[in-house]
Amino acid sequence: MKLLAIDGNSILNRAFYGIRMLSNSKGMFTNAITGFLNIFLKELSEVSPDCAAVTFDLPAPTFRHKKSAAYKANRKGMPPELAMQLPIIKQILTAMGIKIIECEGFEADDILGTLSRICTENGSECYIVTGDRDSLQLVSENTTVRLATNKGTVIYDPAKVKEVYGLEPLQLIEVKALQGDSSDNISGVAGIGEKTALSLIQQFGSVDGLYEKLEGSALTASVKAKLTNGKESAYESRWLGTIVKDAPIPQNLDEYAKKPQDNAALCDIFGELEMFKMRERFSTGAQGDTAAEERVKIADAPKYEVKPLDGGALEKLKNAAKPVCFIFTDGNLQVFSEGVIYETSDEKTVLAFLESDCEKYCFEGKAAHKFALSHGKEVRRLTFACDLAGYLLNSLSTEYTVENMCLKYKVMYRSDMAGYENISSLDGLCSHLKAQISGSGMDSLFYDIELPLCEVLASMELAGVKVNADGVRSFGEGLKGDITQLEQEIYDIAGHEFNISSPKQLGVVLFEELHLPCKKKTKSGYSTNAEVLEEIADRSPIIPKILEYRTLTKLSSTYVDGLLKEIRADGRVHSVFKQTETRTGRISSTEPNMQNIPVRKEIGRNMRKFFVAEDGDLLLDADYSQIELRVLAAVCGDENMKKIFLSGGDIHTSTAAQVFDMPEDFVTPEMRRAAKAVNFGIIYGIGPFSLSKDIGVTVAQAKRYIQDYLNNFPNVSKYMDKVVEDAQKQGYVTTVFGRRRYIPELMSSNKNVQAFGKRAAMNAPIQGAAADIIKIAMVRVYKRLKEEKLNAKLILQVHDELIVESSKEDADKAAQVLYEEMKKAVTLDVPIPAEVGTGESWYDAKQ
DNA sequence: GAGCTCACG
DNA sequence: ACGTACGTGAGCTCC
Repeated sequence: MKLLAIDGNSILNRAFYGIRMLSNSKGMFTNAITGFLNIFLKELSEVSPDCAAVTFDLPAPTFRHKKSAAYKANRKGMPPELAMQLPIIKQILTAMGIKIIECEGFEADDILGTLSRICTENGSECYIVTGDRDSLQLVSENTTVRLATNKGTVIYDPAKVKEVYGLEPLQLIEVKALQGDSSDNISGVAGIGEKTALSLIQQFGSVDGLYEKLEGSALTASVKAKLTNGKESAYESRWLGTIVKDAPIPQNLDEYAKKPQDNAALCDIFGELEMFKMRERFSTGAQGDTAAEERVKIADAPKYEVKPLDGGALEKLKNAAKPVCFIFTDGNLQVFSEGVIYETSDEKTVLAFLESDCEKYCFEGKAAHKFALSHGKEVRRLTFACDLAGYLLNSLSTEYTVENMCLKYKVMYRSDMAGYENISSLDGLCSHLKAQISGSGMDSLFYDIELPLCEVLASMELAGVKVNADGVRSFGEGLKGDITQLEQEIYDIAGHEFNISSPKQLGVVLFEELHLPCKKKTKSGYSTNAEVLEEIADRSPIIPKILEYRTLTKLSSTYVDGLLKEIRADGRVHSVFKQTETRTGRISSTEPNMQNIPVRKEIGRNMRKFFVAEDGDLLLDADYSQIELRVLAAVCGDENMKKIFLSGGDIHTSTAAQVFDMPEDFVTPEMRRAAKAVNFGIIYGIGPFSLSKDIGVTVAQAKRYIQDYLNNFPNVSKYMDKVVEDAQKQGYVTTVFGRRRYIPELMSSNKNVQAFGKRAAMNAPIQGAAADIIKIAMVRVYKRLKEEKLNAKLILQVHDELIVESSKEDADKAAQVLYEEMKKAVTLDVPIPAEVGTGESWYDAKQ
């Protein structure tokens, strides 16, 4: 038999401090649960035990067992974020059928020790999983400790203990007797630390042996004195440090056999926690039946009929009393209406349905729009999309699938309908989400912005952007030549070849071999990022070469090679625009990401020469200037700040003039730079340290700048305070258009996490409102280009910038549409002008 | 798959 | 004493 014995508290602690804060939408923290289960599941699969037990310390110790009291006395209480996860992990383990052992008066080590003794006695193997090295004394022929460390699991059998400590496992008790352990209130011998204790035991074998031979030994007088003084304590510590093996727990291994798993309960728990990935891992296990299947009360659910979608059915749908639900994926259409599921993948029928008169709800709309648009048609009367609703209700989730949302919103999920689970669950989900959207005051955001935007994004994806592939390739050739040469030069200076792209190897070369000063460290070694390297750029000619190497390889691999892979047969890239991805309401772009094409440095900016208009056409590029600052001025209503935007002129110069209290003519470039940095910083929830780093002044000076800034724009200061306060009260912040972002970090007791929550709270209403505004502009531009029958199409959005591809004839009109619709997308207290440029490439169009 | 680095707004 | 600005996506190394 094999027993897996887990030190629950130890692993939970490691998981909690090792994984960044995670939480569900209700503020329930889940990081320790996630980390614990990751470790537990991994150990289960690697060890394949016959039985398993997880030990937990009881919160209120008694004095029945002396050691326990001493041990507890020095432990700090758990932070509430961790404490709230403890009962949940116990529920999960219980549902998994895993034995939990909690034994009053005995700590985890003692229970683990007892389990290992039980295994020894009946010839079984014992595998102990813990993060605590104390358990290593339990290692024996039949007991293995699987120590959880920062670098993964390290397996300790007797040979490994010997290798690491040069001792038998039991001798570790002797070491501890001398060394002590402050966390367990074991005093050891005063003045003897880890190194000395270890070498003494390696030399003398045991505490007894040591004291026997102490007189005649060659130890220094000082060590001898310490040992003599601490003799009593050493023996007491040895007793305290010896793990006991007689805790009153079930002595028969059969008691720890794994019981059947309660899939229904697990499914509910993970649903409540919004841990969908984890739920997946459990439901697709070897159990055969999925958890979801058990969960549904099939008896209460109506049976649905499945029919092909044909002409007759289409007629029926047109006259349906209620909106019909549909899901369209991979060319396959499923429609649900009045107890019947209709299905087809016939293109003509799909099109006929999409452009039919009946009111429709969908799971997600972009695929349907793309299908219709690609056939020159439009989807008619699509009035609800469930993924967009789920996103607006909580943008922190990762996947807005029908199944996830049904669980989250407690809507029945029809898992009995093999192949039709989603469509048969959709209609309940839609009505629930619809009500939630209205109840949350997000009707306008949903119906006027997100829903229509879906078609715009579909159209943009379909259109794509033309790429001059030959141009990109030859640009890449040039880069590769330069890279090879740089490589050689770097190797020459280093004296040998190495992988320059490996931060680890680079760190060794720079900071150990070349002895350059190391300014910063990361978790796993030396930090070698550009900021750090620039500080030491004049110390060695290798540094500028490495920086250039980084720039060029980035261009070559991400932008040249990466882009070439994405060019389709039509000579264009068709990026995917994701509408439910970001926490703030922005859209994101992938395959390729068209929102981070280089522009700041000239060498990279050249890439934009290869994004071109179709032959004979033009690209129009329109961007808002300082939209986020303008939004800030408008929403906080600061008169001083509004004045700056109303008077036109250079915003950063004006800000500098205000803050430094002088006419604009006297503002130096240095002052403008500082003002600009503060302007940006304010939007991100600034701190003096980062500002000082950004503009190269002392922290005190940076603090001064921020203070002066806030004094000059008092409403900014008030607004930021109020936003954070609201977030703390309500749990979320909103944009002026009602878009929400929940900030569970504010409930953390960890100061860093809380500080992050505050910054996120201050930033979200600004970044989010800017996202709302350009989305409105996109919908209007799309609509007008279509209505005015211009030969022009929106093809890209880069957060505050829109790109249109237009025929030369219509370019002026299209530019006018862009300019107008962006400017009047919303009416704020400050203008939001847009600047439009034109050219045959993106490089030329962006002014 | 995580961590580091770096491209953008 | 510590960590240190918001929001993204992609490629590379190394476990």
